[in-house]
Amino acid sequence: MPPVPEAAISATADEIREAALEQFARDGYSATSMRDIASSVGIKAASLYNHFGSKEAILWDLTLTAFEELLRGRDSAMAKLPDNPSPEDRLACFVTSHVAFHARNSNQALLVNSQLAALTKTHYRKAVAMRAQYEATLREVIEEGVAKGVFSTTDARVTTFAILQMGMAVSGWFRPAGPLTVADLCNIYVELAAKMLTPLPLKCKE
Amino acid sequence: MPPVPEAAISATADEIREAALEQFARDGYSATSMRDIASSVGIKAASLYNHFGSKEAILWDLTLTAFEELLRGRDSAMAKLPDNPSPEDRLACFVTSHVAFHARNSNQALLVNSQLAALTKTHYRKAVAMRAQYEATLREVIEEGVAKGVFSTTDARVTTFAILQMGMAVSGWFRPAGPLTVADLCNIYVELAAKMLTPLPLKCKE
DNA sequence: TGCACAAACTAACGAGCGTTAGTATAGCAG
DNA sequence: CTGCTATACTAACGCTCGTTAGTTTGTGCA
Repeated sequence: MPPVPEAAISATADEIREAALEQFARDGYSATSMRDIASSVGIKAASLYNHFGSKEAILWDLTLTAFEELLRGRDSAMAKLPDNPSPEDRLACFVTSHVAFHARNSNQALLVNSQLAALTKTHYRKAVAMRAQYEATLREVIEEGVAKGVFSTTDARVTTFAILQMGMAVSGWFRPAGPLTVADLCNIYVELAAKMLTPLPLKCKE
Repeated sequence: MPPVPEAAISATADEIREAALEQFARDGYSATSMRDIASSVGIKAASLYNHFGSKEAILWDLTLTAFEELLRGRDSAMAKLPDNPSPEDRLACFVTSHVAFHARNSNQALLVNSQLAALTKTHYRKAVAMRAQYEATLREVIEEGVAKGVFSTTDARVTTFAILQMGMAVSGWFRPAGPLTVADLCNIYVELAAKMLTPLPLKCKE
């Protein structure tokens, strides 16, 4: 009996990851069987266990990678900001990285946003903690802007959710072959987010 | 053998609907078994077939009802507007009914927004058509406002998605026992949507 | 009182599930 | 050439799934 690998690294393991990610994102974890995944890779279900210890281990591997890439994208984008960036710049930076991730990695985004409930309790808690840490970044940006008087909002928490969620939804409908580039898309969402936080009064004329 | 009912109307059928709606929304259609639903109601799985022809028939019954209530909510809200309402009023009216539905009927909202893929092809197409009709309402409001010059947007389609989606997300986190009433929540989202569509320039001072 | 019918039950079906055991095979290190 | 390791296979396990058949039970009407 081969030992159960903790984190499989091989060409086959990567094919399994790719096939499982697509099917978990499209059909859901519990509607996808080990036999489905195996046949996408061209092997039998039992052979999956040479690479992953269980079905949930595949989901957790994919979930962890997705969160790492999401957080890394945020970090590398925010690191490029100048010293003492304005809240407006920090907001634009976060929203751009947020929307770009959800546009470019739609399967990872769908996984992270709708399949966490299938994880074991331990893994689920870790995933929720990573998500909370990610969401807190935007909330801090918004609260800093409010404190400095450049943003205005009736409810910072709700506005945070609203901006996060409108970006997440991109993973559900955006297609690279469509009329918009990822850069176009990011600019649209940056503008929408900025307007949501603009201080009143909004109109100058009349 | 009892006849297979097309649309079951009885106290037990309603208990089945309630239990199935909750579990489909929370755990997903394919992670919920007929035995799970039956035991919530206090009967055996086989007895469910006295009320519904199949598992998918339960899902379709719930989906249809949810869409009907969503569309009815929109219609009755829009009907209360005065003659020749302004685009701002129509926007506020739609967003209020949208957010109120997703706050008050979170299970129905979750069902409609994430379990359509489990329907048969025929039912799925009907559901998507109802959703498209619903979404078109907001898009028309936005486009009318843009045409009249009271709204401004870089991309009406994306802005429509953004407003719809930030409201849908309410079903995932809002709890009536929390700090906000449904009316508070609606007002916050109406303000956010209005700001998203406000014509530039946004700032008066400086 | 007896009949009818709705709605519950038990039992079981064939299929598919995640998973394990045991085996075959190919490539590489000694 | 030999043996080890990685990775595939076949076969099967115990279990759960949606669903059906046939039976029992209780209620309300003739």
